[in-house]
Amino acid sequence: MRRKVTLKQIAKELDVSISTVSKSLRNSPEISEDTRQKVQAFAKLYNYRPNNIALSLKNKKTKTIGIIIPEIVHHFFATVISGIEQVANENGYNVIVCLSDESFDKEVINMDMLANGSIDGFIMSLSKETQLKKDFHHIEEVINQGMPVVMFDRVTNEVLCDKVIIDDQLAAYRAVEFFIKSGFKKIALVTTVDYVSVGKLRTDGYINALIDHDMSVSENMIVKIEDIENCASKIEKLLNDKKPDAIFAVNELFAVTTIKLANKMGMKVPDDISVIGFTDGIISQFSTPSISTISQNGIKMGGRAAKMLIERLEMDEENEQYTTELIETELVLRESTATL
Amino acid sequence: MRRKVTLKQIAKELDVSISTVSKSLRNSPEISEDTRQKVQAFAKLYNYRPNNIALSLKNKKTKTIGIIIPEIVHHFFATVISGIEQVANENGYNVIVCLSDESFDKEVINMDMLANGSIDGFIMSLSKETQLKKDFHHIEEVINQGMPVVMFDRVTNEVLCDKVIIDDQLAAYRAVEFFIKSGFKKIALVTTVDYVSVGKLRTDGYINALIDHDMSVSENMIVKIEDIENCASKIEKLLNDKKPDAIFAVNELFAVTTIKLANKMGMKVPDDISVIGFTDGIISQFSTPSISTISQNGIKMGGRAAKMLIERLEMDEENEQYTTELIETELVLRESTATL
DNA sequence: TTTCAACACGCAAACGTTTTCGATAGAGGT
DNA sequence: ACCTCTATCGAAAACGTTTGCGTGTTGAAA
Repeated sequence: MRRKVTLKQIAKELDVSISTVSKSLRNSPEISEDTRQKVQAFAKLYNYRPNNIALSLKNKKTKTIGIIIPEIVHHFFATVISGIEQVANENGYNVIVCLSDESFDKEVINMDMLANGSIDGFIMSLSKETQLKKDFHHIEEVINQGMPVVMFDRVTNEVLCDKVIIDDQLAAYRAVEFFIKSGFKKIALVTTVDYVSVGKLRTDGYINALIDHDMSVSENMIVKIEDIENCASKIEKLLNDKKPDAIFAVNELFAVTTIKLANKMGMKVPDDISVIGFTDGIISQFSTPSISTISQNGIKMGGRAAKMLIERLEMDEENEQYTTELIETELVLRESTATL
Repeated sequence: MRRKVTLKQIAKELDVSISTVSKSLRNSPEISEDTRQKVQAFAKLYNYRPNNIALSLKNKKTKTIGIIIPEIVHHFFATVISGIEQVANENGYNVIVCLSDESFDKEVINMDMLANGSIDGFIMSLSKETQLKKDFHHIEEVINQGMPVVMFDRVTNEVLCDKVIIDDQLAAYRAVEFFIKSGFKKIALVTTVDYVSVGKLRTDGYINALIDHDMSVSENMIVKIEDIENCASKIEKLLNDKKPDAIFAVNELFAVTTIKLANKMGMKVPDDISVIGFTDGIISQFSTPSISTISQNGIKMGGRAAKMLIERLEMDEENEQYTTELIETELVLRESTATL
C-alpha cells in the first residue's frame, strides 16, 4: 500500500527544500528548468496531489458548499441538490449534504457542525419545525460570522440573505384561474397547515383567484392537512359533502391521494372531477391518470442558488445587498384535467 | 460582523499561552481551577468552536464520508443516501455527495477530487459507463492509498472491497416463481442490457426460475431495453405478438411503462396481465393500479454500508478481510398482480 | 581583482489545533 | 542553605501547503 506522498517526502527524496518542490510544481520562474523538470517528473511518478485540507487551512476556503434540507427522499429536493451539484462542480466546489428530518434541533446541530470551518457557505430550505417555531438564531449566527447563506423554497422574511423561490401565490392563482376560465364552479383546495410557508402562499393564491373572479370562498371547500398518514377521512368528507368539480392540491402527494380516494368513491378523474397538483415529480408523470401540475424546476432552482452563493463567495468586497430571485413556474396539463 | 474566534485570540486577550487555552477547554488537570474557569467563560462568551479543518489536518481524519452515485433524482439512491446520512450522523460523520451522471469520466474526476484528503472513505455505486468499460483503476488507486471503499448495489467482482448488495438473482427468482406457482404460463421479462450488473443478475434469476420449473425460456419473451425514451415499440411488440399473461420488469420504470402501454392497447392490469416490478419506489406505491414489486430497502442498505465503512475506519489494525453483506428483499403484493 | 546583478534555492511564517516536554516557582523537608 | 517535589504554565513540534524574503553562488562587467 502506497500512502499519499507529500511535498516533504518529495523534498527529502530529491534532496531539495519543500519550497523548491512547491514552486517547481507551480512552475515558478524562480526555479531552474532543470530542477523543475526533475521535481515534476518525480511528482507525476508518485501521483502527487496537494492535500486539500492543508490548502483549506491555508487559504481559509474549503471550496465546499453545505446543503441543509428537510429530507432527501423527495423528488423536488433531490432535483434541487442535483442542480446545486452541477453548478458547484463546474466551479470547483463540492457539496456536503445534511438532513434536518423536518426537525429544528437537527437543523441547528447540522449547521453548527458545518459552520466550524468545514464549508464556505450554506444553501438551505427550512424544516417544518423551524417554520413553526420561527426561531432563526442559528441562521443569523452563521450569517453574523460572515458565512453567506442562500435559502430556497421554504424561506422566511425574518432573516436577511439571498433567496431563490418560485412565486407560489401567483402559480396557485394561475392554476385556479385556469379552472375558473375552464368553467368549473365548485373549486376545492387541499392544502397544508398554515405554518408551512409555501402552503400558506399557495392557499392565498387560491383565495385571491376566487375573489378576483367574484366567486365565493368557503372554508368548507378547503381541507388543511397536517399529517398525510391519516388525512383520508377529511378528503372523503370534502368529496362527499361538497361534490367539487375541480380540486387544486398544493403538492403531488395530496393530488394523487385525492385522486385515489375519488376513484374509490366511484368518481372518475377527470370526467367527474378535475385535479391540478403542485410540483412536477415522478408521481404526477407516472400515475394513471397522469396529473396536471404546476411545474417548479428544481434543477434550475438549485442551480440559481448555487450561482448566487458562489458569486457572493468569490466577490472581494462584502455586499450587504441581498436579492430574492424568482424561478418561473409552468402549468403542465395532463390527463387529470377535463376541458368542459 | 463577529468573525469566528480562535485559540490564539483568546490567548492574547487573556494574556496566557495558546496551550493553556487549549488545555483549559479540554479540562486538563494541568491547569488551575482558576484559569480554567476564566478561559471557559471567555470561550463560551465568544462562542468558541474548534476549527474543523485544523483538526482534520492534525488528526489526519476528516470525519467525512464521500458518496459517489450515478444520480440523485432517483428514489432508490435517495433512500440509500438517507440511510448513510443517518448512520454517519450518529457517529459524528458528515457526508459529501458527488454525482457521476452515469459517466465514467465524472466518476473518476469526482473520486480524484475527494481522494486528496477531503474524506476518510468512499461509499459508491458504479456508473453504467464504468460497468460497460470495466475500468476500475480509479477505485483501486484510492484503495491502494489506504482509503477504504464500500460499494453498494452496482458492484463489481473485479475490485476487492466491502460490498453491500441484495441477492438480485434470488429476488428475481422468487418473483418469477410466484408467477409460476400462481399458475401463469406465459411469463415475459422486461430487462436492461446485460452490462448493467443488477439487470443481468435479475435476468439470470428469471431464466433459472423458468428452467427449474421445467418451463421453456424463449428469447422472444425477453425484451432488453437500452434507452427508456424509445422502448415503446419493443414492448408493444412483445405484448402483441406473444400475449404474455405475466410480466416481470427489472425496475419500476419499466413496470409502469409496460402497464401504461398495455392499457393503451386495451389490456387490463391485472385482469388480462399481471406485472411485478423491482424497487419499491414512489411509482409503485402511487400509480394506478399500484404495482407489486420486489422491495429493496435503500435505507437499510445505506445504513449497512455506512456502518461497514465506519467500522473499518475506526479499526486500528488494517484488515484485508473484505465482506459482502446481503440485504433481504421482500415481495410486496399490490394491485398489479392477479391470483388466478 | 573587485563589484554587482542575476539566478537558484532555502528559511520561516502562517493557517488553527493538540500534545509532549520542559521550565519556573514556591512549598516543604532535612 | 540546599534539595526535591508539585503545581502551573509556556515553547515548540506536527499536520501539509504557499510565499515573501534572505542568501549564497556564479558569471560578467569594470
